[in-house]
Amino acid sequence: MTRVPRGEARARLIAAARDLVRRKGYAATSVDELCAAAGVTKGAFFHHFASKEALGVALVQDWTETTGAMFAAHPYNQVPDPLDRVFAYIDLRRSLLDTPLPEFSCVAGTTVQETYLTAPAIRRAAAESIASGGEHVRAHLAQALAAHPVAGISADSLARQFQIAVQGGIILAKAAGDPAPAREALDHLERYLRLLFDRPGPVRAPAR
Amino acid sequence: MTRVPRGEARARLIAAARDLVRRKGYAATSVDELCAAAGVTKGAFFHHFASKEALGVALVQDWTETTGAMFAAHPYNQVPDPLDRVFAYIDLRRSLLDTPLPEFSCVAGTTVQETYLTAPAIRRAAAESIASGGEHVRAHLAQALAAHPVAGISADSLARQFQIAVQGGIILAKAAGDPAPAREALDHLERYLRLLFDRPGPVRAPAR
DNA sequence: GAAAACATACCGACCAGTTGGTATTGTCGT
DNA sequence: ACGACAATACCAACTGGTCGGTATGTTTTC
Repeated sequence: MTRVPRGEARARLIAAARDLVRRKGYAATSVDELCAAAGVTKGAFFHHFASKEALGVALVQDWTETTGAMFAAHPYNQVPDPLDRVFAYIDLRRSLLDTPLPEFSCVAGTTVQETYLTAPAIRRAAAESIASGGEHVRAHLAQALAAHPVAGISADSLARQFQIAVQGGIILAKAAGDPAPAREALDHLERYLRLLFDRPGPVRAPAR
Repeated sequence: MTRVPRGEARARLIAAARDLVRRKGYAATSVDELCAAAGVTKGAFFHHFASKEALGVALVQDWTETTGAMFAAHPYNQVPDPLDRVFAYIDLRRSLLDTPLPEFSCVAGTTVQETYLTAPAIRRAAAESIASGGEHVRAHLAQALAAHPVAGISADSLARQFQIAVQGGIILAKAAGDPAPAREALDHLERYLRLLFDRPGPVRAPAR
């Protein structure tokens, strides 16, 4: 058994948790299992985290930061027109679906389903994660709406619809064992936006 | 301790499971807990179900039947125009959101997130449940599309988008601790359909 | 040498599942 | 109509193992 270099235990535990929680869920992932996957002992676990729930919170917060940094640094942000930027973001989300299913599974979405009543701290972290994820596209949407207002539509509300499509898509993809429904959800979302903003685009048939 | 009448143990266990799984998830709900909630002993549990996983499958199948019968029997099916029927269905789904959060939580959506890799039998049952839920509205959508075809849109694909909106809405509602995002998702879905079918309706602002 | 970062050994509670048994119900020959 | 018998429905106690968590080391870093 190779030893984990000193100072890496915490990061490795969170990485192991990200992987295991996406596959089996939060409750079904045990602390022992986490330690084994991270190559770390239980003493290290409870040195860094006061409880399993504390790890859950840290995991979701790390998820928020990691995905946030990833979206913020992505070249799609350079697209000049705000609405085109939104479409580029949808393309980016589509491309994420090319990875295996457990890898595009959302940590926040998965954990909040199990813990929204039993672990309020995790619920709060997940709520912030989902809100933060919507914030990226919300900024582009706000600019697009400023240039082309749509009656009764706010950037906030539309940004939430992005999260709805992504989260709902993941659930249907898991049920089907196939990313196709998730991709389809993004296709419909794009079509909805093109109708709202009166901006016809390249033909992309949502139906398979 | 009042005894459960003979012959009711199975039904009571499924009812207890529906309640507990919606609140805490599948993995976090123990067999002991289930038996206590149903007022039944462990012997009864394993008399009716070969394993905890077998109960999970039965729970999801029961969910499919119960919700299916509920939607099939509902008066919204009497609305003459197929597209109006679709909008009436959306209204029905909106009204379901008036119950407390754990009660409008979807059993199939919750369990599939936790078990799609660890319990294939439950995953299959959940996939069927979601497909069956879409089937109701798919029939109306097919008729609406027959009368008013939309290029690149199939009834199947659109029916799946209903499930996406519902499932995604539940996740955001759980994160927020508030049904508002789920309602909003249905508002956007309705607006999308009205744009697709060129059928403007009563103004309903999705933004809060 | 003190504090942080681990490791080891262990605890009581709880886990899914099994056991051997009993009460109730249906069935069938007479 | 009735007793023999079997199947079903259920129960209470228990099993080996796992759970989250703790107490107490040992090693490394500053």
